[in-house]
Amino acid sequence: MKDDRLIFLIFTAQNKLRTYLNNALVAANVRVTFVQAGILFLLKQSNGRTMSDLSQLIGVDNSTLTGLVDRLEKVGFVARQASPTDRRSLLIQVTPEGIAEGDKAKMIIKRVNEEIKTGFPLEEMEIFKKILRSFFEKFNKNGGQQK
Amino acid sequence: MKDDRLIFLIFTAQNKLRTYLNNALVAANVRVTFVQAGILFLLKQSNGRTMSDLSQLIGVDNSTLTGLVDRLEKVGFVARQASPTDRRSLLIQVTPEGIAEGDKAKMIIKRVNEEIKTGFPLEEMEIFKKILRSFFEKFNKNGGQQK
DNA sequence: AATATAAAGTTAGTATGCCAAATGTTTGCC
DNA sequence: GGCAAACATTTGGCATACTAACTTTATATT
Repeated sequence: MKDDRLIFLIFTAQNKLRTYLNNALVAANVRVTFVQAGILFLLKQSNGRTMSDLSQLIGVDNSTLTGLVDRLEKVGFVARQASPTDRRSLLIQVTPEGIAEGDKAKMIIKRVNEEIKTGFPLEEMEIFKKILRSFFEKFNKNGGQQK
Repeated sequence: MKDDRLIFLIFTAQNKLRTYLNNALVAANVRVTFVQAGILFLLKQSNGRTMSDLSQLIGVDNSTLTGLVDRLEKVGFVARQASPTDRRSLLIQVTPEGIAEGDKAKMIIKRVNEEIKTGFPLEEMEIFKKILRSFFEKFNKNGGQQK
């Protein structure tokens, strides 16, 4: 238990998880990745969100979201629509196919989510989540030092 | 505490950490990223490892390592050397500059590693690590289902 | 020895991600 | 009203990552 390479552990664990999950999605004939599925969920919940809303909600840079939406749009799961109230904004609409694909993805994602928890008591998972959540305050932008 | 989106939490927490860390490295004028630094550490510890050894040790695919070593080689921190015993293999040599840069990186990485732990008792961090380590068995290749 | 199989690396293709810079639009301020 | 600042989105450049396919070399099998 002496190994102190926490960052390395987090990185490699996440790599394993991501690969496993995306392979599971492919194996289930789901045509979206985990991150793309997140966008579909958000739009199912409330259609017509802006690019900025979406990027904040899934926690990626705006420029990253551009590519994600590009790929979803190319396969017909979402569409960009001009906002009637703000000509800078785009409202992203999910299509029926997009909702269906998101539902398919959700089943796999739920299963993997459960797999993470198996073998650990609730209290331990709460600690796990608490520590991860602390990253949002600790590591919010800015490379360390002061503000 | 009802939020069950564990995967999402892991992904976004890791994103924050990675961005923060790499920004911290840039701010300290370190010319390698966190992942690249890992390679330099391994070579300082034991110079002349093969590509395959390195990719296993840092936990990435061989093809990913090719690019990592390309970039390190381009700036002169490592060099590829033909293996005298196996003509398929390359022995990666770290240069003095590479070792120096790795040392610079290590300071920053250590600091961020400590930042992760601040605010949590040892037992909680052990639980955190234990759960992350479980990913290596649970999510080792293969998209779910059986073997 | 001849062939089949396995292993080491690379390449090409795709998907996240970030940052910095650019464009167009909206808002705030005087 | 006019101009500066802020905002929304995209583009381009870079760094990880993976899979699949390919080349070269080594090992195993018959």
